[in-house]
Amino acid sequence: MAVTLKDIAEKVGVTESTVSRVLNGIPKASKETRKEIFQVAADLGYKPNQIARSLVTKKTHTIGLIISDLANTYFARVASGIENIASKYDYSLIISTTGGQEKEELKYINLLKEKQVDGLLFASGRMPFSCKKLLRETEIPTVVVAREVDEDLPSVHINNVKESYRAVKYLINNGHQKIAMISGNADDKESGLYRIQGYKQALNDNKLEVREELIVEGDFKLQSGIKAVEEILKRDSSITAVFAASDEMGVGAIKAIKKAGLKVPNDISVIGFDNNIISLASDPELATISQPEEELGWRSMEMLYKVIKGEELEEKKIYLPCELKKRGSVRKI
Amino acid sequence: MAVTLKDIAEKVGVTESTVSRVLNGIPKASKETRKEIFQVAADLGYKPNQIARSLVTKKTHTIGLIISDLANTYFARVASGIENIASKYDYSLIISTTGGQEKEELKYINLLKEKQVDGLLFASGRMPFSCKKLLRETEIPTVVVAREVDEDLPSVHINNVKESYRAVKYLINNGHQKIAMISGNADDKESGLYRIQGYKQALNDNKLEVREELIVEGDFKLQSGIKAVEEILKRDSSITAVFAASDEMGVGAIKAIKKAGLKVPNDISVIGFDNNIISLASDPELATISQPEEELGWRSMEMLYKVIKGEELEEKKIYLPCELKKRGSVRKI
DNA sequence: CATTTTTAAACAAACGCTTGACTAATCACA
DNA sequence: TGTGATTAGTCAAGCGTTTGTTTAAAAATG
Repeated sequence: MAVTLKDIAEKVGVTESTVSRVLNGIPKASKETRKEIFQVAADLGYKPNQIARSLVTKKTHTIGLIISDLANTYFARVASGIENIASKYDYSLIISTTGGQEKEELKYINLLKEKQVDGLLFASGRMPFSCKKLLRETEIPTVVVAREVDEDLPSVHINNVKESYRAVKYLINNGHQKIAMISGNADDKESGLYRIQGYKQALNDNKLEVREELIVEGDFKLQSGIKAVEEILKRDSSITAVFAASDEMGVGAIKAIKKAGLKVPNDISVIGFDNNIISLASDPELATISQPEEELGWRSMEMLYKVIKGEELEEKKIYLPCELKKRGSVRKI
Repeated sequence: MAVTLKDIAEKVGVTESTVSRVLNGIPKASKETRKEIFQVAADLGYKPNQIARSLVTKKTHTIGLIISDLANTYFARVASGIENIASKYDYSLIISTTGGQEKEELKYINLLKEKQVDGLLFASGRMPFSCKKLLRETEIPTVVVAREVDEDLPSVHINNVKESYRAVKYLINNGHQKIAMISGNADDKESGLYRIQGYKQALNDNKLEVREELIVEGDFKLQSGIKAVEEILKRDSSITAVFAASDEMGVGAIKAIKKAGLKVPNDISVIGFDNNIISLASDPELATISQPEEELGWRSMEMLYKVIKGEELEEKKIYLPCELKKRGSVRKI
């Protein structure tokens, strides 16, 4: 049996409340009893039962993270950033993965509520109406990570339209005019739709024609990048640049271009998105937009902490800047 | 205020115990009251307080994962595998990262004990004596992941000596005799020392000389692979193959070899370890030993589940097989 | 119809801790 | 020396559940 306050109390000859207060550093005891209590607690190897404590304090010092997929480096790094700050503030992290499925998201919001988490970080899926509604009902302090959300929920993310625009602008500045895009699924607003929007805007603003047939959809994975480029080259082999909505697809693009007997960047330039380590492994190294995943994580946790503590947020929606990484896969023409 | 059993009980006009039993599916109530209880519970949006429940049942349906680093793809994938199975069994996962630091490990074992987790998965560091001792004292069901451990703790891992041997043997079978190694730090027994051992054994068994100056230590990261190869080539530029203890270092090796004006695999063959996605991004693609990270994760969770349920384990130490991935970075000479 | 069995529910204690209210003894000070 | 503060505690309730025991009523049995 685990040792409890009662055990200590009996051994020292005081009541549980006294022991509790002493152990919590409330100065309502004589030097001697304090000393003895600490002594006995140590001897017995007392470890407070946080469950019991939580029941009365109504704080669990635990926050829930609802996230798409841990095996995905992007999310893993976000999670890592979150965990670091959570631990700094003495919060534990319960991680639940959803695969971006609405059903799972709802399930975990409920579960985490039942587990009485002090706060929730939401980094999954498209946040459908059902989730927002449930979140509102459950009244758990929540911060949304890496997702824009119309609600008044606080959030921290990057501006995908703008950053995507920047990547394409960089290609244009290097003299490229026929630029294809490997997109993600547009159902995913953030990394799908918004990046397409940025691409289109950049072309428009520079009087370049947007040709829908040069936008091929992938699934963010390497293989789909290969497939996409094969398709693009079939449609128009005179393109001089490709913008991929993820580094994996960008690397796939490079591989496919080479396989087609063309050279990167001599014949076709490629730029990716994320700054995944994979971008440095390819040959040539893939130019890309570097996302601050870990910062995304820790900023959201810092934010959540403030919300939990009832502090006022100076900004409710934080946009973190990305960085353009110029690398060998892009050349001036 | 959250709605409790009491609220439902009052509204229906029965006692809390009746409501509790009904909601838990214990058939001790009339059809009508049951129906009414369910109805009222739904109307009020009742969600059981798992903290209160845990206090009495002494089960939290939560398991703790102590892991080195979530930002590291290897561990992230292990964690992902764990989470999938945990969720299948309705267990939540509290994840704590340690950076492999003994102090952090001890801190989290204690913390998780206080949080009354039902079980512990340990995938961090070298598991020093202090940890083993604490684990024994706390008496939480524990499974060790990806670490060999002398104790009688159950564990699931790969056989690093054997798999490393296999990689080197593959090079030897391809006619290579002068094989350098980029190792990890030997303090890390599993992926450091053991892989060096496998390398040496393979050489010995094939009557090849082990030359210590051809073993250069890296830190598993890409950059260190580059550095290591530069050093190796300085020491002996007539080597024909390199075995890297990680894919990142392997890719770094390929980059450095190319930079030195040599060709992979024409001049030097390279093989890595892990089958990280990065191995497919490099040119040529990196041959490697594929580790079953996700399986490592889910097997350990399956194992822990059995321990928690008090079932007998048919094997206490599980070794998972790896797979040799033959790719363009190795050629026959 | 009396007695036993079954059913439907109430009662009460317990899980381990925190915390507000109360008490008795000691101390300080005018 | 009497009054008020302070100190060092105790007492008891409560957090939201579960669960063993008891009770009252209904149903079944002989």
